Parts: sequence; structure tokens; C-alpha cells
Amino acid sequence: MKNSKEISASVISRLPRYYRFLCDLHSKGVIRVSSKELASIMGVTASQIRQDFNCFGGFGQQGYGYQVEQLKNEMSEILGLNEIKTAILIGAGNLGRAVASQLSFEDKGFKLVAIFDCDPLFKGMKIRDLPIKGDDEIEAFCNEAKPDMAVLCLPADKAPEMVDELIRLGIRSFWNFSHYDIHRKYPDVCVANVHLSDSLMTLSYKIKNNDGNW
Amino acid sequence: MKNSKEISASVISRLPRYYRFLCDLHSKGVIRVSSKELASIMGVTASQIRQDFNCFGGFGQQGYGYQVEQLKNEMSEILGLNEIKTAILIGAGNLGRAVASQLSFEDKGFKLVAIFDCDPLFKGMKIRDLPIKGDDEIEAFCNEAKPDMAVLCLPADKAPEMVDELIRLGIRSFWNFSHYDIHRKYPDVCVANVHLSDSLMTLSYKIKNNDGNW
DNA sequence: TAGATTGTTAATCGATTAACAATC
DNA sequence: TAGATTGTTAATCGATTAACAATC
Repeated sequence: MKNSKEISASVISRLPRYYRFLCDLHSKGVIRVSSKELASIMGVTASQIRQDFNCFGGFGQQGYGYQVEQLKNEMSEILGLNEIKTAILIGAGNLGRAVASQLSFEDKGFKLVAIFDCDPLFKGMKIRDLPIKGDDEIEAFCNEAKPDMAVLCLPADKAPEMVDELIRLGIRSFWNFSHYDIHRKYPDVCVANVHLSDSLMTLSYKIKNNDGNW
Repeated sequence: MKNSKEISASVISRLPRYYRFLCDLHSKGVIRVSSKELASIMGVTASQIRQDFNCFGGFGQQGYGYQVEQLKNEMSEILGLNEIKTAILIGAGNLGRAVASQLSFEDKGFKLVAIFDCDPLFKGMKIRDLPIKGDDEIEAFCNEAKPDMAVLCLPADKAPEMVDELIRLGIRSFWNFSHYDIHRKYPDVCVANVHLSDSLMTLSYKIKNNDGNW
């Protein structure tokens, strides 16, 4: 694999989609696929697929194409899905509970190991066998378990203080559902943002500008 | 406003963030802001801000900057947040319930008017005063209420059939949390996709390639 | 008027697509 | 060998940044 430092954000954002389609083909028993075929299935150009794959080294065979299973495994390796990182969830409101119970973290390289909420109302409740703990237990837990990542499902106004605390406790990666901009204060930390309301507003824009096509 | 057909996806994706920062400044009582100041607050270049705003016509004053309130209102207008579109939610599982109860649709140009789930278990339950209806009631409801948009929070395997049905019933816009690719079959429809698992895998990649910085 | 900041054009940078030699 | 398809270079396209004249 080439030095991955240079891989652009555009390429990285496409990797999960490649992985999904490869899993799908593999589960359907497909053995080989050419960039042209994959391009047609995914609705992108064959050129882009080959360029993207070659960022990580060539795993195709000229004149033949790509082995589906091998390529899927490469993609999984590149994404780091095999190295399971431990995650804690901060905020057990509606969104937090949905994320915790709906998403299978294990398939995506993470294992959810604890859930925290400041509201004592939740205390004792369980999500998928994980008890909801109080915020006052975060410090002790992190010192003991050294989790790698925190999922932030808490109100925007509580996020800055919480992030300070979590960083102090050694957490260096965040899956951020709040609007708090973590990178601003901590540029070296790993962050993936999910801004649901931005997505909804974008849809509003598209509807307004779809030439009466809706 | 110029012909908005030509606005690039990159620009559109930035509009909600501008709107958020302008709302914030406005709520703090700030009257005017220059592109330079806003750039510094948002962590982008002043050039990009001016270029982006000028896609929609010039609403600044040379030598002075931009009126915060006016600019916020323009942004709201551009995004179509003032024209409330009606939305229905398909799927009242964890994610559906989170989206319905957490997100304030009204602020983002939509009003949630009905919730459907195929599971009779949910029947009679309410989310924010909206009763959960059975899937068998979708047709009658759509014919009567003509909703504009559907939020898809249902399993991927049920999505294709449901989308066919909803399109048949006149729905032309989707906020899509499933992995089903609506645009493939219906290129003219408005879609905003939210792929939570892709976002999580991207985070996994970033952690793996952060030079041991986590 | 002088200073500031926009609107807009030009320059740069990066990403996507096309082309083709290498090779299975 | 002939056909197919990759890996990779070159060409194109688009987005971002810089520069500056217009003007408040």
C-alpha cells in the first residue's frame, strides 16, 4: 500500500460505498468483476474506480479484472474494519438510543462498550445489554477501559465541555452528531461529523430548485 | 437571484452551515459582518464566502460588509425554509422515532404530518402527538393529504418496493436513511441521502491512518 | 476624501475523465 | 497469439484561492 497520507478526502469518502457493493457482489457469489462492470453497477466511471483503487496499490489483473472476495478484503483492511476499536456513547436520548440499537458497530470496526447520560432518569436502563451509566462515571470508566472513540449524541450546548473532558481522559476520535466543531479546538483529533439538520435543509433547497419537478 | 440551475453541489452543501452561523451571530445581536470576519469564525476563506454568496446575487455593501439579519433571511429564502413542505415518516423503528422526535422539522422547511410502520406492534403509539399508522393506510393518506416528502427509515430490503409505491402516490422527494439508491431508478426525484454506516467506516479509516495520533 | 470591503475576473490547484501502453 | 482489462500518464474539467478594480 502506498503512503496513505496523500489520499484525498474525495477518495476516502467513496471507500465505504465500494466496500458495500463488493460485499453485495460477494454474497451473490460473484467471483470476478471488471472496473467497467463495477462502474456500471455503481453509476460511476471505470476510470475513477481504477484511479481510486490504485491509490492503495494495484490489486487487479490485467486482462482479467478484480477478484471480488480479495478486493472486498482489501477494502476492509484499508478501512480498518478488522481492527476493532472500543467506543462509548455520550447521550442516551432518542438519537443516541437509535444509533446504539440500530447500527451494528462491530461490522464497521467498532465495539460499543458503554453508554452515558447526564439524566438520572435513564439510570439503570439498558440498550443491547449495555446499562446506561451516569455522567459521573465517565472518568472512572475511561481510566479503566481506555475507550478509543466517543459517539456524541448530546445537545450542542453541552458538547464543548464534554469534549474537553473526554480529550483530557485520552479519547482521540469522535463520531459527532452535535453541531459543535471539534476540529476548531482540537485539529489533531479524528472526527466524522453527521449533521442531520444540514442534510434536511439541503433537501429543502433541492426541492425548491427542482424546476417544479416534484 | 441568478439562475440557480447552475449552482454546484459543493456550494449547496455549504449553505446550511452559513445559515447556522448567521443565525448564531444574529441571536448574539451582531448587526454586520465582513466576509473576512465570517471566514475567520467559520474556518474557511473569505474568497470562498464571497464567491458562494455571489452565486445568488450580491447582498453585501462595498466598504461595509454584510447585514447579518438580511443575509440570514436571504439564506433562509434560498434554502426554501419558509415554504413549509409536508413530510411523512416511513418506519417507526429506533432511527425513525429518533428522527421524528429529536429533529425540529419546522425550522428546516418541513412539517411532519404522519408516521407509518408495517409492524402492528406500533399501532396506536404516538410520537409528538402523531399516531403511528399501519402501512395499509399509506395510500389513502397520500391521496387525501398529498404529502411532499417521505423520510425513509426502513430496512434496505423493503425500500425499493416502498419507493415504487410512494412515487406512484405522487411523492417526489425523499430523505433517505436506507442504502437503497433511489436516483438509480428515479433520476428526476429529489433525494438527500444519510448513510450513517458509511460515516462510521470513514471514521475507522481516519483512525487507522492518523499516524498513531489517537 | 481615505479606508474598507465587496463583486468579479484571473490564476492556481485538485479531481475527474480519457487515452493508451503494459501485460495477463 | 488475440482479446481484454488493468495501471498510469495526459487532458480536461471544475472548484478554490488570489488579486484588484469598483464603490460604499
